[in-house]
Amino acid sequence: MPTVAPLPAALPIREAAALLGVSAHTLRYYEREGLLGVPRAAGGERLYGEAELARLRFLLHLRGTGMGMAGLREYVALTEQGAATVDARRGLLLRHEAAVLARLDALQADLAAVRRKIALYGYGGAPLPSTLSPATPVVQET
Amino acid sequence: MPTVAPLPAALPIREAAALLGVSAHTLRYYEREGLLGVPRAAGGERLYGEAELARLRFLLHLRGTGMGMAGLREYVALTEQGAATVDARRGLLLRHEAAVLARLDALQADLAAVRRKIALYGYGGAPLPSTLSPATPVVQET
DNA sequence: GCTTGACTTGGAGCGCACTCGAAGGCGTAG
DNA sequence: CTACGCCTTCGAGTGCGCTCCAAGTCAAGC
Repeated sequence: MPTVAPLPAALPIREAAALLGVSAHTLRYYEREGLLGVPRAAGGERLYGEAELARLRFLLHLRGTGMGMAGLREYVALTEQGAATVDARRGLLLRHEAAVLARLDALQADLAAVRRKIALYGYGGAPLPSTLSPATPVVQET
Repeated sequence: MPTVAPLPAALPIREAAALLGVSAHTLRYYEREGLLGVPRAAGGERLYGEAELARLRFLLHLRGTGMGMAGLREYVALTEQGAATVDARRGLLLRHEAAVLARLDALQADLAAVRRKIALYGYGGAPLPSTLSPATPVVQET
């Protein structure tokens, strides 16, 4: 048996991008912004291994929850300082979680308002005669 | 009894902005974008009455759920065409609701990933000895 | 050798939703 | 009359997160 190359071989940028659901442009941009270093092949092409993919996956979760590039940079900087910053990272993520929950609440409230309007417009095309309509007089609702 | 001026007197832009939680700049911007017409006082100052405030409140709910200016303009255009467009408006809002639900799902998934990382970092500073840890070998998690 | 295609770099451009600045008008207080 | 403060308009500027372009390099196929 020859020496085995394990399954998780490194991916070129286009495949990594497809796997992660972003554009190759975006991956290069993240690297330029200092979010990670990507190993290169002989010719200089980026090679995304499991470590890079794992970091990107998590960073994309952070982006998906609305963390900005500055936040990502801060998180990454802590990570690169090693185990000593675990508490700081947990704090950072906990603060972010709180912010996300707040946004989530606001979103639910806004969504509820949209749904009320949809209900007002009626469910079947008819104006909803609504037996025992409220005491509200003729309010023009649009 | 003299003729009564009802409570909901019209508000100047600064008070309307404060009430709605946006800047006066933003209110002027929305008007320029064709989202509403605002009545003026003799000197030309905008006066926000209940009708304008109600429309803005709803438009801000739409913005809050991620609808863009183009969507708002489309919705407003339908509204101004009167009752004949109720179906179209309901359809617009239903499509938007679906988009919001999708974003909400994605957000929950991203949030879950963040929470898993927080849990990984431990709840008290200690590395969570975790009796009967899973079969995962020594994986370096950051 | 030549073409093709995917990669590299640095830097410029874009779309969105505001956000601000400049210049001027109006109304009230002193 | 002057000063103040808030209002007006028009147009330009900002910050974010990409997104794209031009020019060049490299490996593989014909």
